[in-house]
Amino acid sequence: MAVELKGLTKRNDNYSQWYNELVVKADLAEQSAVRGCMVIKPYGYAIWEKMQRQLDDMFKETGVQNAYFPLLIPKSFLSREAEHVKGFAKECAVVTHYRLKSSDDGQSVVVDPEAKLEEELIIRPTSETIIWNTYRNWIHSYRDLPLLINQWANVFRWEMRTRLFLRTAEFLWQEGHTAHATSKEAEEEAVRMLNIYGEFAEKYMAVPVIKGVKSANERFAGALNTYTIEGMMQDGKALQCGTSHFLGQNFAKAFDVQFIDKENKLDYVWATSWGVSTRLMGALIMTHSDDNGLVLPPKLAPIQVVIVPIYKKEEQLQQIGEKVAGIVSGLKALGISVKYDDADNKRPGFKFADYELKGVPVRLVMGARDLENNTVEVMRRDTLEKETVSCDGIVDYVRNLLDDIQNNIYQKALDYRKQKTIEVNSYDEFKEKIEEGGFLLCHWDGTTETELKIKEDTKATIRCIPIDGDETPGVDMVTGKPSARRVIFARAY
RNA sequence: CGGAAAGUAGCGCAGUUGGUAGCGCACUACGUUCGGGACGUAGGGGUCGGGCGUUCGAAUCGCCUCUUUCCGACCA
Repeated sequence: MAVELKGLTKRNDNYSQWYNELVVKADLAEQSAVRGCMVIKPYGYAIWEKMQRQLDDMFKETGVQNAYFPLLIPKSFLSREAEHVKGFAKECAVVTHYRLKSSDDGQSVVVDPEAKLEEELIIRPTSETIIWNTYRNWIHSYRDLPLLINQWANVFRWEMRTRLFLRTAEFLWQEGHTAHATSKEAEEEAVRMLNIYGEFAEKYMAVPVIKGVKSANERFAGALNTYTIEGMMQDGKALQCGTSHFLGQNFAKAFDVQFIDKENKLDYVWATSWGVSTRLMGALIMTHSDDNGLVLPPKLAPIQVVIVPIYKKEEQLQQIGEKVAGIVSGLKALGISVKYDDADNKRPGFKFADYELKGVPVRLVMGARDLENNTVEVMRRDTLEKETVSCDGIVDYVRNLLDDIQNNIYQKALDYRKQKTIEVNSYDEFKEKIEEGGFLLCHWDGTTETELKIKEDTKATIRCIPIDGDETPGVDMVTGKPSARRVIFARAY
């Protein structure tokens, strides 16, 4: 399968080159004038909106509420939590002045040196600090807990290396920040959100993911425990699709957030944070796309069905339009988004290719011979198979087809992952197999030292310690020391 | 911040004994087409990243500079 990717490369066999080109052509996004940032175009944003809406509904079912916190964070906030500052300090954009003025020659504007801020502000790379600074005022008693807040926002990290969707300097995400009375409750919350992410990825994005725990080395800055969902892209590389962190009392202590418990004793609250970003769109693209462009899961496709008329004369178009109107209203009644593309400045062949590039799951074509026979040609994007179907019952047919496509692309991705997931027992075998991509299930002695050595030698990292994995003990493939269970190694984006 | 490459039309590129800038796509107009990315004709669009130098003459040669991309370290 990974070999097939070579067929996808239009200009050379660098996957990301192909991927960037495709993304641009499919009208999802482009690079902006600002280094490392992206412009998300309307079609791409429509996908993100569908993801947002679905996730938001899932969050709210667990009692989470949305709120919004400031973009700018006083520099001093970041240094309150030692590990956190270490993780983010190197990639913060800093606001130092609050005013510009005309230059002396009047030709441009310059920073007004008079307008220097007393304390610099940083553009949020994540909002733990400013949110926990606020929570201090919101939480006094166990009755105020749990506090379950989510924010949809942009964040900014001055990344050394950026890649469209996967690692842009600015990205959109949601970040949940919860506060709890007990450690156990907080840990459960982190797992609950992990499960929501897993369900979203598999049921809506049709991206199979492995739920697990990060090793200490890969843990979020300031967390005691980081949970992750890991997906496998078509080139065999791993992509972290979402994370959920158990933060312990670290942030509560850093921002002095205490509460009175039922026994009237003062204690620090327990915290979680969790997030997914526009990187999910990268995962969506890289999991399903093929040579012809995007393949979108019906549940997230902005246009689920496109109808293309084929005609020679105006009156023919009119006849087709009348016939199609019934199908359109039938599909819309089922909540299916339909586009009837009767634009006459593009030929049918162009439209076919264009909607395939955009990943529209189902295409209906109606022409003169269909009018005569009361039929319509149906094409499914995932397999590119065409079929001529009677117009009677076409609405139900399409509805079932959409479900079928949703299941099929998930199954296809799952089969691929199974095929590329192997158990490896020796380090020599590991070095050989890692070149082929995929997930390698290996025994590991649990030390950061061993993990770093493997990373140094092979560029592979521990993606996660799977929650539902094989619990059979063994010995570490590098050091020969005892290992409690197999973990997943892979090269990652 | 190390190592490599590239900056020429909106995009992708060509352009060597140095001679005054071109191709494909896209765009505009008209016409013919329309069951898998149509074609014809006519058009519009570039101070060749910037600066300095060599020369009668520089996209082309030299020096400086800026920017971007790719490979490392960092990362959702």
